[in-house]
Amino acid sequence: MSTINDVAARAGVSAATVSRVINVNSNVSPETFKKVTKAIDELNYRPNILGRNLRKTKSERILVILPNISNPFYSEIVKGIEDVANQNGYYVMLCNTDSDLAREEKYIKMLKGQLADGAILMASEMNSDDLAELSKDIPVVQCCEYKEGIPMPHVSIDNELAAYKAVKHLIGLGHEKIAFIGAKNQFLSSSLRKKGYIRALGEAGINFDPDYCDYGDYSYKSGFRIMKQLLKLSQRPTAVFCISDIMAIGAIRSAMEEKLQIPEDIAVCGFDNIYFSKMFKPSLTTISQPMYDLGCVAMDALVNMIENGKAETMHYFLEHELVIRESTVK
Amino acid sequence: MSTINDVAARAGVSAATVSRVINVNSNVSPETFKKVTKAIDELNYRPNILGRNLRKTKSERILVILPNISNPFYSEIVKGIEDVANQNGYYVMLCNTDSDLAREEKYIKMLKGQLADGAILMASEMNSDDLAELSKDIPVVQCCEYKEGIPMPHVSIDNELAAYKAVKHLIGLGHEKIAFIGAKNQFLSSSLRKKGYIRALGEAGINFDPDYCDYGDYSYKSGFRIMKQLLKLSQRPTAVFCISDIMAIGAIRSAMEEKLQIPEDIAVCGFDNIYFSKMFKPSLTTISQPMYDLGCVAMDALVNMIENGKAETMHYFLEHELVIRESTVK
DNA sequence: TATATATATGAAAACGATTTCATAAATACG
DNA sequence: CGTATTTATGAAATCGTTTTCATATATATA
Repeated sequence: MSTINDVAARAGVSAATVSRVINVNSNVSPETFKKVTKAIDELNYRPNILGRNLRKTKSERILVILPNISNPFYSEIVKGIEDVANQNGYYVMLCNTDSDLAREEKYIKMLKGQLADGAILMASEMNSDDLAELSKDIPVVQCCEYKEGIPMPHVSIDNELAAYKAVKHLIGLGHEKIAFIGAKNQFLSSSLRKKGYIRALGEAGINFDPDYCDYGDYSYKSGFRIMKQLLKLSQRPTAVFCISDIMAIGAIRSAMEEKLQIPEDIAVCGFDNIYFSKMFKPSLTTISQPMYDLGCVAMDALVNMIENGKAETMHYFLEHELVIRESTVK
Repeated sequence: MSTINDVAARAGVSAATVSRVINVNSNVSPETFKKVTKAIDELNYRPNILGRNLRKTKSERILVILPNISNPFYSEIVKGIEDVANQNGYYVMLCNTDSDLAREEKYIKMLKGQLADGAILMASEMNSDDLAELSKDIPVVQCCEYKEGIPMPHVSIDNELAAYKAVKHLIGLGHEKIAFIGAKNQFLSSSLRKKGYIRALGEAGINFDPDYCDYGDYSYKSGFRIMKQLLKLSQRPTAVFCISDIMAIGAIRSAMEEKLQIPEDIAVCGFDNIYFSKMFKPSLTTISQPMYDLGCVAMDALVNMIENGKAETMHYFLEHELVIRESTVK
């Protein structure tokens, strides 16, 4: 591959002038411009990004850290990130952690050595102190999951309100025995969604029953398993609110296996509105998260931090929506 | 951020020695080693990747070009790519093209400027000539979709055989009126799968009926729409083979809307075995592609090309499997 | 003991661009 | 017409590493 100096030599100018032509900068005479572009074409020259990056001490990349790219929820967000990154001249690097802190930290370390100009964290395994520390060195935005009380912006929805709305919808349908399939982990969304569930129950004068509360790991299998247990209760619930679509689908298949009709015998509501939710039979009532937009806004915020050195605001809350489908209403 | 020179100064050694310590190279005395690591810790120094990359003229990255990361088929492959890339010290950059050639070519151009050390192409929109040209400059591997007759390795399954097996399965169940929902595009897999369909029919002495053949775009909607039309035929098919799971699911929902029972009234077979296929009700009979492994093998091949300058072989065919589920067998 | 080799280190070059600074030529201004 | 400004260009510095080459010291070998 030819370098800027090869081009300069062939065009009979200096490397500086070639650089000016490449970067459509300033004050290049038309003849020189022509000579240089001709040389560039003849040599099929492409500016070397490694050289450029070093000189500018800018990587022109951003890093996306997430648990699992094959989770449709995250991959849709990544699409939003990628589009906005592109519009702003950034490339996207991917770090799939499999929720392994060590793997995440390996990347974080490299980040400090300018692996990327900034990062978007989804469901990070790091603790608040480390995140706060990181935010001093590198522009970072939290997307969906986030830690509170640290100087790091986040983009998410109002999880408590969303869960509240979902459960209120079930109550509005006449349900009183409403179970909850959540998750026990460090993520704020898990506790907020439970909080919303409890608030809706409380408001309707329904007692919170711990027997109706169980915890999975967002997987199909865990939804399946927990539903089986709920169905064994002497007072079987008539509705279930799950904090993820995948668990909801697992729960539905579980109930179907027991020859129960959805929603007649038991109504199920999910959370996320992944692509598959509307295809599923019965199609899934769920909280729609604006995944693509979450990605876009997170990336927008990150560009802002990178280029202006500071965040415009710490809290971005995007709108969610209750999407009512066959799994709760015939 | 401190540089290698800061560390050198603090440790009272030269930058070269610090570099030796960082790279666990050779011949550093224990005392020096200690001094340097101490200075590194005190300054919280991380080697700058931009400097390192330039000096080595190696980006230590690979680029993955694909139509759509939120397609569960591709995202699972990316996971395989990422894991193997990591094991070999490469970072993964993502290019989501939305099947837009211009977007793809923008990245390809940068590739020539060392944006990455190599690339994996999935369902590229480029023509054979351009791909052949590209393969002269950059190590590139085609994954799943590929062009034949160019000096660029590919990793895929035997699409013709897979389709043949799927259709043979339907024939084995007694079906004779078997429709085909394919795709009309430049991709080899589309024509190969159709070829397999025709071969299975021919072998069973079933006439190929063009009325039973229609083409979608891999989407849920297209599967849905085409099934509607197939059901309007005076001689309605009793089985349908779809070249993607998503279209198969669309087709099933379409038939369900017409009050047909799956598989009693009409059996449906998909292709890919995406994550959702087993969750769907009825669970989907399909050809299982080893998506994760396809990614792993593609990345393995790419590492080989990058580091040894040549491909070991041009053709990698991985095993597929017919997975029989509820959508064809009660 | 004299020489050959191994070990440990530093100075300087190199990777390939961009950018600063200097300067010459061209143009504008009074 | 003389000076000030703008335009166009090149030389050299710079970004932060790694690596080559040179060299001094320590160790091994004969």
